[in-house]
Amino acid sequence: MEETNKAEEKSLNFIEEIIEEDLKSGKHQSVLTRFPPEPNGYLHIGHAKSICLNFGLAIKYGGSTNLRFDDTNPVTEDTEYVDSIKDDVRWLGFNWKNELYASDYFEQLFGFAQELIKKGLAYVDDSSSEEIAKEKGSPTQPGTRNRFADRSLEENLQLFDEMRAGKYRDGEKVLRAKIDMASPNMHLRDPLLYRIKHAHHHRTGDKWCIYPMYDFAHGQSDALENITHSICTLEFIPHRPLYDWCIEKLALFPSHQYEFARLNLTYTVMSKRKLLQLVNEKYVHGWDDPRMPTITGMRRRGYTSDSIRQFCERIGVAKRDNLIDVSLLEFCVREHLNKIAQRRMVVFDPVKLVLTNYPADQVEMVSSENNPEDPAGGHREIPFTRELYIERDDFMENAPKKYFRLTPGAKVRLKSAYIVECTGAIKDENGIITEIHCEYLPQSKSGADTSGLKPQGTLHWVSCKHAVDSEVRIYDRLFKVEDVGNAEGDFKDHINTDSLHVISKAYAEPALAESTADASYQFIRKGYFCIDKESTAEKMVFNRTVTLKDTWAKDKKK
RNA sequence: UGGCCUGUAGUAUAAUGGUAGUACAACUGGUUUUGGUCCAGUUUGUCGAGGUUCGAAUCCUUGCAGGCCAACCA
Repeated sequence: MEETNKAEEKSLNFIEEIIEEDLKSGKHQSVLTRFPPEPNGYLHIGHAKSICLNFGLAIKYGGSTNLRFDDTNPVTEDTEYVDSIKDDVRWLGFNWKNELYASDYFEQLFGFAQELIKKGLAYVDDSSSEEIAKEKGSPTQPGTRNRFADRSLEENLQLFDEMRAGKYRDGEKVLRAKIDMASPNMHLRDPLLYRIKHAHHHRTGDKWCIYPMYDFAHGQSDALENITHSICTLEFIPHRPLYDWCIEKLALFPSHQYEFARLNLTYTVMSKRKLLQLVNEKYVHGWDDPRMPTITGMRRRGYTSDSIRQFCERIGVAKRDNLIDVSLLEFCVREHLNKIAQRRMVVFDPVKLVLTNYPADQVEMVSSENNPEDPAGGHREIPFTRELYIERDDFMENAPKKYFRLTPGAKVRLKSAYIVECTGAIKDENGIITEIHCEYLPQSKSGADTSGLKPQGTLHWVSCKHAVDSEVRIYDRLFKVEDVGNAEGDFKDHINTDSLHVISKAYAEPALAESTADASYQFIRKGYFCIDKESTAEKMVFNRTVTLKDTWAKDKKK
């Protein structure tokens, strides 16, 4: 009865407050947002925050969201990125209303520029970029306007036409807005509107050799689409006066820009430039390397879109710089995977366990639940035999006080099978343990246990005869320092060179042979895993998504 | 040394002049056939200084700290 109240208790972020006011005041009847990536790289978890914000707002207020590619710089952009971006947004679970491109508006943008020229608000400048930079002044020093600013409207119009017609080389001329060379806001000191680039564009081909700058494309694109709330990151705050200036001078739909703080995550980088460097310089094996904070990398690593959306929900939206602890992300993925992951047993670092009182040729099928969190998840059968593999570190000859795994004289439960008691271990000439000997307690079988014993430890195991060889890839953080962005020196100095461990021969229980590409697994006591795209029928390959929370490991460190 | 933005537990984020709350992290304990999950609990906070007010995280003054801005990038 009270459920509606409960749902409404969650407080609004500052953008939701603005939207609710706008809706209430009648400024807008509905909400139209946009997600405006530049197709020059792959999307990362920081973009996911923006995607969840833009699409989430539209969903919450019954509006919609356009996907608009900000493709005004043909030199760095490519359809490869367009495709990956669309794929990532869809995978995250969002549907856009229209798929649009800033390049769709090139003709209109050109017209807008002519309009400004006619109003005496723009001029063609022949200066070099060095001269322009010099005349711009500095934040504390006003700039000076050069002699080209006084050209006649006719001359400006003609030169601008000639720029478009290809009469000039790259860099020979630019179109500039005429605003205020003394403004304390550097972006208002006659900003560049158009530059010449004789470059092939991934959509418009060779039709254009002049391209609008971000500031002359973004706001107008928003306005042409009737975007009500144009949401971007903090570094665009100083651009807002220019955004508003263009809309005002051209008398367009009054889209408004709002800025929020971008996501920063511990132990990783979030800049496309740096990520591109990691890829190009082979620190990782591509954009979808599971160590990358890219959407595609996280997806390959086994993160679910649910968990990423949940993460974006929990980090909140505000205007202060932030550095989110990656453990929150890990918490979100564990939370989801715990509910959906099928439990399996896999031994990574095997040592043989022999049950000396168990018949040599006997194969007994034991039943184990697929997911204790999901009663409907069913059970599977696992072969149990005299010779098993267990983890080497689940046995210690001289165990400390609180160690409750195997040690001579101790009893442990073999998961879903029997309680066993350790009777000794065999070593080779180097003192390495080659075999652990135990006796099993026949009356202690799982589900039919009449032993009355309650050993503290439970171990995972795999029958030697039935073990399936597989490869397991263990990932660690990509960087050694929490705040990579603010760490001293080059960011590459802080790369963790030990972020990938390949276990080429792990032993998996037979049920894993039927793994499917999109399934999530929990290898009991090991962590959450998924099938890698390089996995084959002959050699299965698993990625570790995230470890289980391990309070024992933490205790040991102390 | 110009302009703009931001300061609430370790990290984020609420409280919109009226009991500083929530999540993650950390730490205790309980349950457990995963040292997982689950449950119960503990620790930790309003950048500083003045002022307004019965009452300030919130308003005012001032100081301090951090971030952003001078690409023919977005």
